[in-house]
Amino acid sequence: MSDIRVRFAPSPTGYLHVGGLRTALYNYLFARKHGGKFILRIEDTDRARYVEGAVENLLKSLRAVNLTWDEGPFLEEGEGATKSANYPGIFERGGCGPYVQSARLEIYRKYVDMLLLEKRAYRCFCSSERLERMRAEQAADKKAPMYDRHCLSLGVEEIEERLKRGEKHVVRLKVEHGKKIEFRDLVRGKISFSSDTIDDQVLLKSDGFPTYHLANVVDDHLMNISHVIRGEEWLPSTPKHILLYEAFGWQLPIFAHLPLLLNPDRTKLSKRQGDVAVEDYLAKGYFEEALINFVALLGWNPGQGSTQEIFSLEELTKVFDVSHVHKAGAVFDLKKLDWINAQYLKKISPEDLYGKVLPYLEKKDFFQAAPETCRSEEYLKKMLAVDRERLNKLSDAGEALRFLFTQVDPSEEMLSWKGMGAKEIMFSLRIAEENLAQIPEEEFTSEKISASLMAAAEKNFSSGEGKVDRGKLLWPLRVALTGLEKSPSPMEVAWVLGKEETLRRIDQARQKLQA
RNA sequence: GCCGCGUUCGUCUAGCCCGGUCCAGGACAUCAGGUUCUCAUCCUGAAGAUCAGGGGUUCGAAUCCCCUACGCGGUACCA
Repeated sequence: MSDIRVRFAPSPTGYLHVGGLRTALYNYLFARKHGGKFILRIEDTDRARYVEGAVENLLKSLRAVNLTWDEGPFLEEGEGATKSANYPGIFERGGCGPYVQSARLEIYRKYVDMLLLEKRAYRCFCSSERLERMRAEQAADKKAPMYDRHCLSLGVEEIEERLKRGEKHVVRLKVEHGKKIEFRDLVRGKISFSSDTIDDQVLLKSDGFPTYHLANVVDDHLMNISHVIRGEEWLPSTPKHILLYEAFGWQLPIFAHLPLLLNPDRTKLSKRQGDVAVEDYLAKGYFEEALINFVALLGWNPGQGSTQEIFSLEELTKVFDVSHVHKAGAVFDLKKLDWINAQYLKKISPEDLYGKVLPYLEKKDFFQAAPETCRSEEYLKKMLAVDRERLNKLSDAGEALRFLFTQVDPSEEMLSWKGMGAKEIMFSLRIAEENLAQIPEEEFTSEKISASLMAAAEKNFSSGEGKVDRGKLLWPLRVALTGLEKSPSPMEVAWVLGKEETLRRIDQARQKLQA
């Protein structure tokens, strides 16, 4: 194998799909692992499906997840860049451009002419109505829909005549029947098709644009692509592509068809059943590393008994091997993504976490309405120290800890631990208050608070035989501070709130009980 | 319909190429117990797959061969 060159070739129909992300990732890993090049190409040959801004969006998403490419369209100018022909604000770099198919129309035309000249392809003037009728008849006869080669027998004069009149037409590949097409797929092994089942594929559409099949083969050849790593939905088209390579007399690339990403009902992953856009996941506060990590494990595993679940991009690059890619589709299970994301959440530094979480917090009502002191960096970092192990994703930040930003007003019933009456609760809160009040403000840490409360519990709530009912002290205190039945420990909460606010909340609860 | 690909715990998977060490291992999820009250985290444990079904080959099959079923993908002047 000479130079390894792979490519990710999305269509600009909106956003980067998570399935596309995985295809891009595997291509990227393959290239990096083998010291090859990763090329990005935009397949915008379907003008009807083009979405404004989609190219830019695609590049942004790829960049957001740190999959860097060596050649193709880029968002910034950089060295040796040229302006992309059809997309303002997009630049291209690399020796095999343009990397946008809509800018390569003359190239495809040239190669189609070659095929026409060698009679490996022919012009077809059939109307879509006729084709439809033909297919309906074939369906009625329970035959596979196939072009009947009506235009293959057209005479040279007639073709000239109709061309002169400017009649709309397409160019079709003349598929030689009776052949067996075999190839080795890196994921699936030996695969074979009979050429009898392959239709005379349209190569050039009547609007002058190439179809995927033509553009793909021509570009992969011209861009010296060594390995075509793409989704399984392309498997049935591969023999058509091979026929094209043969018609041109070009060397075949090596193919690897990746299994599909699935909905929980095992159909092809679709928008209907949840988010499929990479940008949506990032917007929800999943780390790009976590998304990559998750998606890498869908359909691939390092094997060899490895039980590692968390991989950085660098680690993936080291251990990735296409031969370990699975053959069957994989269900996209959000639960596991949540778990992986939580692992990353645990590892991130408090500084970074604060920086990442702030934009999400600032959008929340309870945060906006909170007093100035509750929005200080110091306060929020304390809050996050407590919150981080409760989070699955960044957008969850603060949700379970709203009481840190708002006032609380717990009822007597809530304050009661195991049937404690108002008097007992009052007593418990007074003990807590007295003990906490003795801790100097600058020593008001979880550890100090904890030590103080433990000692107080032992002194006041021992119930014979050295047993201590800590709940009698901790439960009322915690509820007084949080207003919740489920929350972090009172020690942590008190630390975040600070001495002053902690004592205030205890006092407030006591006053309410008194009334 | 036709063509192709696939099928190991609910989910992601290891093992399969090079049959025995697999009465099938790990992770997520679930459930139970433990840790300074509740929650979360963490730790421990449990449950969970007759390896889609059937037939072969073999002393022996998740692993090799054949058939069937089911699922998915493709069957466009979409990619």
